[in-house]
Amino acid sequence: MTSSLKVLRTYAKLSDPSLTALPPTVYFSHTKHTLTIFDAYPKALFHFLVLPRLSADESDLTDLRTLLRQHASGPGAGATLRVLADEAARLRGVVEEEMRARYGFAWDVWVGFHAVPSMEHLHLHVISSDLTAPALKTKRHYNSFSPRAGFFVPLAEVRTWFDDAAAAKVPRLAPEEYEPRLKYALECFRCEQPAKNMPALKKHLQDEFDALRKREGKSKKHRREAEDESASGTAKGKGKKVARLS
DNA sequence: GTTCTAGAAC
DNA sequence: GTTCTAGAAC
Repeated sequence: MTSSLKVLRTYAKLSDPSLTALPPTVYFSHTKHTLTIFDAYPKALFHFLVLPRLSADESDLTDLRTLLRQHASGPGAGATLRVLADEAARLRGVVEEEMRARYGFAWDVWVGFHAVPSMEHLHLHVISSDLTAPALKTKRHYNSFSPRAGFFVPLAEVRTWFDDAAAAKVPRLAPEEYEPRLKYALECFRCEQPAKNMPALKKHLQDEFDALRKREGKSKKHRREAEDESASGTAKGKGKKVARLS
């Protein structure tokens, strides 16, 4: 049996990653160099993983540290990071479109890596900033995505490490430095309010998102109606389903 | 990564 | 008595 911790690598090695090879609960899309899947345990309303595909002649790509090592010895890693960034940017646009179609407004979408991932094979998280999904259950889950904890490394930051003459800035990504961040005290990433436990934090996050939705949904709806008055006849896109309902 | 569950916290 | 966390097992 394939270990669940290594399943991403088996996906990355598929010569034809599509609905013929992967179930619809896993597969979202692919390009020549990337594969995008639904996170099996989404921690937000929208949560995808973008993987670099591995061709037979390519070397291993376990995680971000592997990529940084490759970067130190040649140009290949920069190309990998670029195709991931391109695909993530495209996916973010698709997600935002779906947010508007379903919720009437678009909220932040975070794109980045876990400093110390649990699953083997490099994977870029593309996750909406609500953090309100049922699979977000533990302090570790929360801190691994909270922008305040510093365990989640934004793609934009990684790309600065790949700039010329940035070698001195590249971190070691040592587990002993990052894993303690997963144990940080619970506090809301928006307002810093402390939470006494996970159920309390989850309730707060849901309240925060509901309030945002009420504010943004209303103002965007009014703006859209105003636009419709001046430019009528715009087709209403139905929007491809991009996240499973649970 | 998740599941299970013992014992801490309430 | 019930809720919640966190470490072992997978």
